[in-house]
Amino acid sequence: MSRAANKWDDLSEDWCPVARALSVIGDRWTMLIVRDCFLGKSRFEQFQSSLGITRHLLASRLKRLVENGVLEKNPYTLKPPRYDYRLTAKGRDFAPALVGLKDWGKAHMPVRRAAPAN
Amino acid sequence: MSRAANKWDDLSEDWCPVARALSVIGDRWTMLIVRDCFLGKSRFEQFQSSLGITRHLLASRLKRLVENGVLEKNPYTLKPPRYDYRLTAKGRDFAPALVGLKDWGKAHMPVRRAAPAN
DNA sequence: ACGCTCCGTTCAGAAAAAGAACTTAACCTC
DNA sequence: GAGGTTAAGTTCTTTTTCTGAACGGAGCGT
Repeated sequence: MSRAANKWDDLSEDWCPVARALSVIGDRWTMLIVRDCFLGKSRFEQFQSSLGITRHLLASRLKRLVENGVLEKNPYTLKPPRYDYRLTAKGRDFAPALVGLKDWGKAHMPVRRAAPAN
Repeated sequence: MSRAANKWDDLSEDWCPVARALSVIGDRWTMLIVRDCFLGKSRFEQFQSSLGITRHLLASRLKRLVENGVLEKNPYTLKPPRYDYRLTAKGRDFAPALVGLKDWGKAHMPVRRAAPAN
């Protein structure tokens, strides 16, 4: 209202904490990456094959999550320099939000299974 | 994994309830529309001026929320046919997830106010 | 030496979003 | 009863983002 006509990028300064949260984790794949982290995944290939996201987009999402302090990138081998991505304290604090989402999905988004085609 | 290489659209049938939830409310503006509903907004123009979203996108998001049973569209005048959008029970059940997001935003996404330029 | 795995990057083309004007339909004021 | 206003969209063109698929490089196993 003060300055309406936000675009997405201005959300990080919005008065509303929900909007600020979404400015970091509110785009298409990001929450699912974070979910995968909670499920124990930590490497590029794991996220990629689990989500089917394009490698390009995955790289940029991971970068953003690291920049925003949700994940941290650690070397797990040095010889071929390889990194894994792990939740920071900030990232782990996201658990309640994810649980809220999970509960809602469970209650209201049943898996409509395709009719068995036999 | 069973059939990796989802795109976004296959998410509604994912085994994971978080993914199924996100298939409905997981894109850029949708959660903010729902938040606005919780804040008492209900009309097209109210959402539009609050979010600065384009009218085209708002119309299609509202349509999807109605189709998915999160909002319902009711006429509030008939003479010029005008509708408002209100949360259904399913939509109201989304509150805990939104609270989770709010708490996280509040704790971890401070408003970095631009330095006063004097 | 040769292929394999992991973690990306690059590039062309497709899809989605932004921005702004236009539509419809009734009301409000003169 | 002409002209303006409000509400809820639609239509259009341009810009941005995402996809798909291939390429790179750095070590590792054999």
